[in-house]
Amino acid sequence: MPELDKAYDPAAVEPSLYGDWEAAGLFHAEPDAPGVPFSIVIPPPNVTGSLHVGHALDNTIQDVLVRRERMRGRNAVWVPGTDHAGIATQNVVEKQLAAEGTDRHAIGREAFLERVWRWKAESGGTILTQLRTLGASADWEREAFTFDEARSRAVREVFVSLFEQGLIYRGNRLINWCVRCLTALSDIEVDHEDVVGALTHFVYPFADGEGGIEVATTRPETMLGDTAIAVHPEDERYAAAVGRHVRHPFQDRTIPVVADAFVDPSFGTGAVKITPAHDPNDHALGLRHGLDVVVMLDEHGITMPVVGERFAGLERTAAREAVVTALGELGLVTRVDRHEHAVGHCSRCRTVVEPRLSDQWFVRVRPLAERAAAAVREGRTVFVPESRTEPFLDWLDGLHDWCISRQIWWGHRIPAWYGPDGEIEVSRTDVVRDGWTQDEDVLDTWFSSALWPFSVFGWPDDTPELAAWFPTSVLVTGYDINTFWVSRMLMMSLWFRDDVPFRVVHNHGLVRDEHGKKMSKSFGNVIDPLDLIARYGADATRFALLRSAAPGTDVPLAEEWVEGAKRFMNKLWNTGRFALGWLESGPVAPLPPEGRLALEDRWVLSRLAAFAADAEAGYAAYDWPVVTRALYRFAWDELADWYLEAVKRRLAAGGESADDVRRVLAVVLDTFLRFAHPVLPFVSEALWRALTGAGGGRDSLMVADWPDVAATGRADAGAEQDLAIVQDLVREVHRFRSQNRIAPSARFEVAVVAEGRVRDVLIDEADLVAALAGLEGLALVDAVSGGSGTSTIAFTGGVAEVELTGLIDVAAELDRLGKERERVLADRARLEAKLADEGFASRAPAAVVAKERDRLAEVGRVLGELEARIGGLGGASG
RNA sequence: GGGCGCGUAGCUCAGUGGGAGAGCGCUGCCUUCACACGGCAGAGGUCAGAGGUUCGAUACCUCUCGCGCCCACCA
Repeated sequence: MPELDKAYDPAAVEPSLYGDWEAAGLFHAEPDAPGVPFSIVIPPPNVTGSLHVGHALDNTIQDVLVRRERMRGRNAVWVPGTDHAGIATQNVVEKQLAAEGTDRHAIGREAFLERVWRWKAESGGTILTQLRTLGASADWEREAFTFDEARSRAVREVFVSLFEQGLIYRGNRLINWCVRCLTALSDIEVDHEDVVGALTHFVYPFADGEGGIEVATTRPETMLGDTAIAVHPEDERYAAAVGRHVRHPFQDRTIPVVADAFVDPSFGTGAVKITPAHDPNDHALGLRHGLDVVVMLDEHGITMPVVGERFAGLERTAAREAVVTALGELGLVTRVDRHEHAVGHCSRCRTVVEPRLSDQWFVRVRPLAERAAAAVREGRTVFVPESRTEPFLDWLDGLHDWCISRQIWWGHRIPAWYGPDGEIEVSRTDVVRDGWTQDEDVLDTWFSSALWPFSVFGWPDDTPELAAWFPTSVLVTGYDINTFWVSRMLMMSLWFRDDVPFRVVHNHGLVRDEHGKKMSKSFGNVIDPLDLIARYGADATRFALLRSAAPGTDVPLAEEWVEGAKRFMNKLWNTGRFALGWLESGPVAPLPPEGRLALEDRWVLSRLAAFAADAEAGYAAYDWPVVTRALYRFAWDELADWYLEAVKRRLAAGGESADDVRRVLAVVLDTFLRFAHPVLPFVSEALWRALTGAGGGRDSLMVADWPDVAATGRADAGAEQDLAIVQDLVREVHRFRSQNRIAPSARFEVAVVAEGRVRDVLIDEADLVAALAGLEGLALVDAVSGGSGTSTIAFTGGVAEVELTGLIDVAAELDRLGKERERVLADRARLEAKLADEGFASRAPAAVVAKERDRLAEVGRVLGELEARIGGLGGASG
């Protein structure tokens, strides 16, 4: 029999089990292995990253899913990998260069890339090592990287193919530009944040004659690039102005007043200054009206010479101040209002994004998005929880073209070459011709991530992996990247594989602190999962995360909760220790015949059946709180608190009854551990090996069979009802003890008055009740004596009388009985009122009415006993 | 400006058209031969508020208040 430590020590158990599984090759899958294929691809974390609680949750869920399916006999694979994370990674290395007093332009593109690759080889991907400590059963032999050779091939194939189909194009458009990262950003890489700014009103004087037009703007500096004033066509205030010109106060030019329905007459002054080069709306309006485009900010957001000597060379905010001051000096500023509005920020570096006109590459997403939306509407991919579906479809419907070029170096370089005479060639292979140069830009990181569900399986080659494991079974991810990533995978998979990338998208929430606050370094509420694993173990960390991960909600987490989960691990451990103190370690024998079993045996098997159904339902619904609650309740409340306590005396007595207990206990534990394994791989494996004598390696719980839920345990309503009688009496005796300050070690006799089933059960189970309640003995009698040295305990279905030779505090007992009487009286009043209600009696279902009548009768009987008791002790009964 | 979710014990959350629950925290007792990372018991709630449906609402409907999130090119 293996000796188990007194307390569960995760550090002593977890790493060695993980090593054993991995050495036995249990994580690895082959596409031609038996079993229905099941596959998950990891949302590839950034190579720059370290494991945070969000990853821990996301990967715990994936591990739970893949472990369960593996046990269910499916050919399950979980493909791990990392993302090259273009801008994020480039920023890391650029910071290093800055610290060395140099920059990427100084060392050049080639040397810079070498440097990033070197960094990646040395310190990238530590997150995958960290995932192992969490217990992740990923197929490490299949590790992929979004920028490795195989994935690069897929990227180029897709790019060229989309280009050939006219779905990728190059255009001069107004895009989101980060003046710090010096690159274009897609719409969703821009975060809108409310900021308090100013709405500045100023006047453009008419070029001919008196007066002018007052405009309102949040960005006065852009007036240096204004090429029109726009008003609503039906705005009478300005009807006469349309067609006239205003004079630019700082530049030697005039500006037309145009009419456009885009203008909202009710906002500001109803007249809008138009800067086609620096505002998306203005740009669109400019195209409609054929306006001049004056680019006045450079890539750094600095004003260019075109604005005139006075304002050139200023950073955006400085230019704003200078312009407002200058307008003020001319007496043109009429008002400055406080104004709260949303401003776009770079999601990578928080810099305010600048709309910028430039040559970029775009994906024409409409045709792809339509297929994605159709697939979701047809249910070919479903969201769990379902509530994420609608917002996702809405978002797809409003999708603009996707800007995919980035002006950085770390990433898939765009496979376009420019000839000396302005020719463009997009090619699957490098174009090497005199005078030709490749596009300097690289692709948005999400372009390669979009191909991940099939690129990891070797696409564009026809591989056995693709045939077996694509489409993947489930994608597990936070809802926050449905737009970035889920949508793009759907589009690309449907376009290039004519199938969805995954059958299910399981969206979990974001991990927050115990009060629902976002974790942030500045707030000091960040929880480090590696720290949790080190101190409480991987199983406890997994359990705590899953316990909070209700479908559709964010996931609150506090360290104390992980500590609580650790205590549960310890409880399980000690349940195992207890069992192993009595069991032979070896193969689990079948259950004894039902007719021979004791009440508590039948009861625990019935509870086991209910537990299995609950756990299975939770697993099937991706409802992790349901799963964890089922595990916790069964193991602690039912198995440990009641069954183990109930069978101790039988085990000690030995014989056939003890043998029955051993067999029931072995089956219960074996079954429970199987259900627990996906969530708690380490504790369950350690205990299971100890219990069954399994040798590890290929003989591990990790690859044991998932139980047949329908055949698990034995549902037995009678046993449940009968044991409830025992439990009720035991609890009441405990309560009586506690309230009367009677030591748990004090033994006394109890005489019980009861009828019918309650009486029969208590006769049969007198020893069990006595053992659990710490009684000297229990006898069934016809009536209580009501003697002065006695007290009574009311329980559901009867009354117990206790002979207490002076151990009881009469005042305390009267107090207890008085409180109980009040409770019962209130109950009776409520029931009487209800039954007296004609509406209830006539309209409620007969069964409900009968139930309430029975309850009233029972309450009346209990009240009678109580009052007799109170009178017997000399207390007032009324 | 749209859309969604939530408001149940001090905290985090389950829950159901018919007797208010769990974990943690708190209080008391217990070093009982698996576990003090434990056992037993207890205190604590107008189920946000107001209407409505119903014999009966914490639950279903409407509104109000409060909180959170997502989306959005109104200067």
